[in-house]
Amino acid sequence: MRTPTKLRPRTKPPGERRDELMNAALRLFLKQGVATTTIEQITSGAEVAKGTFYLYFSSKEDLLAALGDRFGKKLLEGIKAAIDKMPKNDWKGKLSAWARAAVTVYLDSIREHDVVFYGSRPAKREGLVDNIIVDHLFELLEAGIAVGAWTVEEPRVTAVFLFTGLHGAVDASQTNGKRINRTQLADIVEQLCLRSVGPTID
Amino acid sequence: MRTPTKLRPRTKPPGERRDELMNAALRLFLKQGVATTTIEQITSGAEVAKGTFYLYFSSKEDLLAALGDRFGKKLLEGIKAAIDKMPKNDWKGKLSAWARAAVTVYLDSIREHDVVFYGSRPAKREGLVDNIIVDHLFELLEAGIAVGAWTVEEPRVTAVFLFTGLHGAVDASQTNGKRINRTQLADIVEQLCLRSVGPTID
Amino acid sequence: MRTPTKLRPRTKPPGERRDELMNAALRLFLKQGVATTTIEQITSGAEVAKGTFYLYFSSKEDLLAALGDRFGKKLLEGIKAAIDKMPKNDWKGKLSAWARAAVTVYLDSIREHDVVFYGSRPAKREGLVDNIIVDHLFELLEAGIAVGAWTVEEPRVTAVFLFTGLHGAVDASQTNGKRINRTQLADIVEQLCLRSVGPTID
Amino acid sequence: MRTPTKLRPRTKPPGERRDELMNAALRLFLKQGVATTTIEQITSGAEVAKGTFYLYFSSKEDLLAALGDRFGKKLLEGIKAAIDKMPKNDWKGKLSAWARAAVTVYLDSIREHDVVFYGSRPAKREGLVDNIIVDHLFELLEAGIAVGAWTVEEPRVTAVFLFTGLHGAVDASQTNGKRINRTQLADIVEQLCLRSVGPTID
DNA sequence: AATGAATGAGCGTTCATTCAT
DNA sequence: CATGAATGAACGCTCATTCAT
Repeated sequence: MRTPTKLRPRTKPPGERRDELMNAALRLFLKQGVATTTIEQITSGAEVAKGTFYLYFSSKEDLLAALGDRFGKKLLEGIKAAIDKMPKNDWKGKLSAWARAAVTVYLDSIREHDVVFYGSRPAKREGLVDNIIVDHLFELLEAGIAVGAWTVEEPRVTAVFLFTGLHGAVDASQTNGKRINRTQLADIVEQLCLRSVGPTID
Repeated sequence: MRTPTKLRPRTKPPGERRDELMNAALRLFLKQGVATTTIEQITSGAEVAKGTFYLYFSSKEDLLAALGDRFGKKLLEGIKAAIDKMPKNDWKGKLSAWARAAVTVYLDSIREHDVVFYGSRPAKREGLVDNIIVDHLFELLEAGIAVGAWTVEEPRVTAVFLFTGLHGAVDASQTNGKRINRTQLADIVEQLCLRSVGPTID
Repeated sequence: MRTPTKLRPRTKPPGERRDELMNAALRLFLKQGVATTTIEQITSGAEVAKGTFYLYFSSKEDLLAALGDRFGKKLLEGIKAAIDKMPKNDWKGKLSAWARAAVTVYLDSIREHDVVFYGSRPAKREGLVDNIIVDHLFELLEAGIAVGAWTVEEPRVTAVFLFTGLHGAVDASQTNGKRINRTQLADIVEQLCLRSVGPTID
Repeated sequence: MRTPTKLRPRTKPPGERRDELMNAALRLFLKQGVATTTIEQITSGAEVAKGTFYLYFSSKEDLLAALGDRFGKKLLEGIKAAIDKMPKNDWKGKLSAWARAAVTVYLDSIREHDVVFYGSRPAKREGLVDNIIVDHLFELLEAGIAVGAWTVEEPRVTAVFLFTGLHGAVDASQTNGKRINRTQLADIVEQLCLRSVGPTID
């Protein structure tokens, strides 16, 4: 009931096609965000027909999950490799290695992470809801530094770190087994914040 | 020729209408996520006609921004109030107060935060891409605890805290003025992680 | 997020719009069949936008049902009117009136009936599966006429009548309360066929 | 480089393949209707690849026609066999035999007939447009019975029979050579209806 | 003869946005 | 101010059909 127009070698190793679709999708997601990227743009990017997409993925959601899988595995490998280089008993070194590797690995892929994870359109983040809270903590940290209450070398980064750490901990407490109650959670977060600013002078 | 169907005082103080729309929207966003909530559902929820929405907001995005504003201000007030109760020179106390207040305040509004911030549909979060990274760090922390390398009371929460803190710091470094380079960032994050696990035994 | 192109008075009495859509749909269904008529063609025919369709009908199926309703009512009125003209006690006359009215009424709307009922594309019917059966019965009737076994003035029409009548009776027996068994059904149909050919000579 | 997945004798006598496809198709058509059955489902059902379908049929329509042919021939055989058992000169017996055989034969295959003929999805028929007309005729017949105007043993079946017979006759008059005009058609149908209710009392 | 990956036109449906009333 | 009928671009998805292997 339809008539063809193009003729061109078509069949490819299936894994390859799938990968090409994922790559094209990621490229577009990073550029325009997930929601605003259409299936048609993805297939155009991979130079296949629209219908071909559905040969490899059942929906955009499905593709996103596949992207997430691939991404997670890649990250973990990077971090593990760094830790494995440390001597078996150097625990401080291991934690340092974890931190440095994680920073490195995420610096290269934070946008990919966010797209895969939150589906966030790019050029968000600024003007965040959170900024006023972070700013406020930043001011607190700076004030403390000024009077020698603690030693924090990069109060801006620290403020962000503490805020997002806290946010993550609170978030996780809601989703997980919920064993942790408000007070316990506050205690731990409090301790982490205090430790993070180094030795304090009361 | 046409007969009116509703009879009811229609004009309302504009601020009130706006608020009703925002409340209705938030309610729906929390229940079903942002993307799947239509303007019509919002106006139905606020008991006004579809067109009325555009009298108060220029788009869904605009509404989301307003929601974010309102939310941020509410949060900040809560945190500030807690800090202001502390003696002027008790810096440790101030930081503690910040941490505890922030935890409290977010526990009550984390879903609202996420909806306004990420537009996330509810009941996501589990099965996250990040989980495998957090799990890995958790195992590292536990191993260190087992051999007495450090003192961490709640390794699960701590792992989440450190991971999300790190993630936030990396993220911010991309968006901001970018003054911070890879090494500096790694240095600070490393230090924050080490401090967070308390005194370490080398 | 979109930009308008046309401006033109838009609002109409709702019943009218609905009717216009139904008329446009019927026109197209008759011309091209139900399956091959798209919603877009229908809305074009009614000179409204595609989306408007869904303001009045929830789907093509829904429209078809509405068309069926309207059609059924119209038919029944026509037949009832004809019968009501007959004297109260003239039963033969009433049955005659029914037959003639039904023929008349259907002659004007058989295509509409079929479209609404079967969704049939036009230019079917010929080359029907049934034809060989009808042909066979026709030959039987003619043969009987030739030897004076019965009196059938229009054997072709009669063959069609008996065949479709039989077919309908069998069909209904499957759907209905199923009280009628094979033998009973065969008995009645047999009798109807015999009566239909007039007095027979054994 | 590619490895075969199935190993199984592939080539089959062409007629057999064709039949298997037809059987698989019919099975699916009866279960789900024609329109909702895809070529892929048919080929899966026949355990061949999608492309193989087009080796035996040029389209779905073509397959449907083949199905119709096969069906018609099977039916006709059944009816002919019944008639041939009657004595050569027993015309009434022949017509009786036709009626009974046709009923029998259709009872076993009405669904197949409809699928092949109308492509109808199963479990339609109820709630038909026609029902109100049939109901109306049924009431007329019952009323006549009550006053002794005629003798009809099964008014429900008779109503259906007369209605569908009439419908078929009208339908055929539109498709055929059209030699028959409105009045002639009405005359014949009228006569058939009157004959069908047996001797009437004026 | 048989395969099945690839095609792509086409469809039904949604919904943010407009504007005549 | 408020309404809600109307708009129409856009989207996800289907599936009959083709053709290189």
